[in-house]
Amino acid sequence: MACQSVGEVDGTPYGAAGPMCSRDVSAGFPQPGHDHHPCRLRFVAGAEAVCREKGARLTRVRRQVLEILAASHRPLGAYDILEQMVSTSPSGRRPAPITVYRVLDFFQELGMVHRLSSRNAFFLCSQGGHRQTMPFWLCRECDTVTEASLPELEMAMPRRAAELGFSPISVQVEVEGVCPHCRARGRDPVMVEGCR
Amino acid sequence: MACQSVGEVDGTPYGAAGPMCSRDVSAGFPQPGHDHHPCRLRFVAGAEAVCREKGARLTRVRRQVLEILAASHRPLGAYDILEQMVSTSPSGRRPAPITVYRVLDFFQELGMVHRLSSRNAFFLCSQGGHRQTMPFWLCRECDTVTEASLPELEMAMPRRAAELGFSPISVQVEVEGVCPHCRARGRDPVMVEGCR
DNA sequence: CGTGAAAATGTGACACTATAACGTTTCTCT
DNA sequence: AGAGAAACGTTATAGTGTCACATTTTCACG
Repeated sequence: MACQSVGEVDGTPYGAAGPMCSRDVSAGFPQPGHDHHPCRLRFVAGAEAVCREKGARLTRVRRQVLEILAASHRPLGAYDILEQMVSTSPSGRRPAPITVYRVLDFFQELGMVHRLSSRNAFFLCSQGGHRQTMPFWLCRECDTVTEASLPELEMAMPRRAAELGFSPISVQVEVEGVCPHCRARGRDPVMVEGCR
Repeated sequence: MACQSVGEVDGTPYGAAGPMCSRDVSAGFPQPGHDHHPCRLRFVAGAEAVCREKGARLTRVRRQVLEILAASHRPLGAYDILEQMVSTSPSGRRPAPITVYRVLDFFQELGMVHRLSSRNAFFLCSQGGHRQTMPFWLCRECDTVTEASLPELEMAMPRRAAELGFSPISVQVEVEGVCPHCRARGRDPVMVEGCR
């Protein structure tokens, strides 16, 4: 499965799943004002592909959560998602928190959703579902989160683990800082419409 | 300040702060049945040194939390600490949660306590107070947590960040797996007395 | 079809984690 | 000693996550 870095701007992680955001992307960080529609389509199409491939059921609730996550480049808390389920749903019904967590667990097990543990927040994998070591780059200003590989880490980790006699099962790397767009804006902490 | 890897068994992170656990340590992972007393002394002495050096006040409550953390190689939740404060304290008084969190914040700002965000748990820095990138290695079986550097990561991170146009402010690396001692025990999930 | 097992979701309660706001005590410095 | 700052106490509450069990939906198989 294609799991290359988002940093590879012209890569096609999901195959030809739809128009890419190439023009709007700077090394994986979405432009604040970019047209999010293509990203969204790509996210959803990719998720559908993963489900199909793995024989997992993309139910109504799951699709709803998927759409909500796909509509954002920011990690969302479980209760944020819940609120959006209320306002999005035609019936306006409020699911119980456990429902959201169950859906998130489901997607996490498929590698389609990642949890940002420093923030108790979740975001959609932009690469089509993977579980390997892939650092998360989180902008402190606009809260955008991006995945971008760190090849040296992948090389060094097994060696260092062997040195320590440690058997790694999972690795989580969270880098917090300021993304290129916010840097360009002089690190102004003011939120920009659409930079979400 | 000395901030070398725990993996350097013969290093003296806290200067000559007390007897080391060298004989009991395997590449930084404390032996399940090891005599914890020296570790404890070293932890506390080191923390005292940091406070002295930075002019921070080591009050009664803070010392109490420090002692509790120093008595363990496992990360503790804030409420675990709270419970131990109740049972440890002569008066048996129960502080409010906020008290524990305040103390933890205090120590974290000095780099003396780290937070394991994947577990909402805290542990004492074994190196004398630092704030830089230092992976946490967490054993899934015995819950022991250890810090051990990953030099390649420190080298590669700035370069990769520059590539991405990202300005990193903090990096958190959490490696979960099985420590050498638990591996030797055949990954037996049974807790061993003293391996805490 | 239909039916039975498994998967998914609903429901209500509750445990765990963390912080806000404000009052009181303790410490430090002059 | 007294003023100001830091630390801590007190009460309340916000935010995050799970348990246990009931009900509904889905799917494979006869």
